[in-house]
Amino acid sequence: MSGEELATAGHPQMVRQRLRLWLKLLKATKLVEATIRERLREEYDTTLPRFDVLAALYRFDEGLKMSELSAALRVSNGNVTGIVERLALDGLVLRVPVEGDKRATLVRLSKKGRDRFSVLADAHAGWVGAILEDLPPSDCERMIAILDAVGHSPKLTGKVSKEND
Amino acid sequence: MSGEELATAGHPQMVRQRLRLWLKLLKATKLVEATIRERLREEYDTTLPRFDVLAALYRFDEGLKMSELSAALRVSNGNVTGIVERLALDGLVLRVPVEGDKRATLVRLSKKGRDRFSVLADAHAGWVGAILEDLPPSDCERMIAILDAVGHSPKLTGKVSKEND
DNA sequence: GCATGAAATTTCATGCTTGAAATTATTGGA
DNA sequence: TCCAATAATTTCAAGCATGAAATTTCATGC
Repeated sequence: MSGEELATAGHPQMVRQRLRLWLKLLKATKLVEATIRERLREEYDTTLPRFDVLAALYRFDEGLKMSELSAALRVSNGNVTGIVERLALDGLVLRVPVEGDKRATLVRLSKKGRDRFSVLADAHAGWVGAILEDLPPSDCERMIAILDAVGHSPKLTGKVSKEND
Repeated sequence: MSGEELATAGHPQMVRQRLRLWLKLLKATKLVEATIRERLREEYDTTLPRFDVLAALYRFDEGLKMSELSAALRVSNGNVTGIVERLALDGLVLRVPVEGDKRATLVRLSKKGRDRFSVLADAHAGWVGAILEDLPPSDCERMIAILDAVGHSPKLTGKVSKEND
């Protein structure tokens, strides 16, 4: 397996084009992300990681275990610990013990958290809709299809990629 | 200007599609980025921010001032201070005083830094080429064009976006 | 000359992120 | 039973990232 990426070195202009695409992809994504982070901060005094946690929990009324949450967000366990800690201080999430397993904790949205998230989610959707306003639906669709293919590439960090998106 | 993003709320399915695209874009980008970070760490014991700084400096033999560097990378001044500090400890960059302005510092690659970066850049290009291996050149080209349009959207954080990419 | 405002940079507090180590609890054999 | 492996989580140190405040230097008008 080692050195396998050099196999494509025989097509230098293709590699160059893909590199160009990657750099543009990264740049565009970071630009949009920075915009969203800034608005979350300025208009709602919150952050993207907190929003992500709320979004994940919003889909599960019963709540999620810490490990399920970190798996859903694809971040480390330790990371989620801190974010949930801060959300709990704000009263947006609740940590309830799991019946019959003293190790685990279930995290779920409080009423306040649910209300808060629905406001944030609306704003977020509006921002994204506006940022991508000039993108023709056909381009949008095309890009979604291409990205699906990229996401399912087997070259990414061993196996990966369930069918959920 | 306020509430302008709600103007598109009249096309809910378009907003939904754009939101879908954004989530996929973010997911795919993060996946590729995570792969690159992991390999930089495991195979070269370095990080993406360090790589980015080296890459920026590589294009300027004369070096860049700290402020030029942070502008080029679109990150804060304070951020660059720390990264350059660590690169200097590794002997990869040099900080030289600017003739006639005791406030400013010029940062440039050392010989070691230049050699190091050319190795890293090759590996990086190989990884990206391999990850996007299955992407047909036509899709690649199409996507580059679409992303250019997105990047030039006026809705992104006030003005923005020089012609460089 | 000299004060005052602007410019270049660093420092700082806060938060996010990781991977590794530590902690506590559960489980399944010997 | 009990003990070793596993599982769920937290803690920790390091680094990255930000925006705000502080520092030093420069430039300009008076």
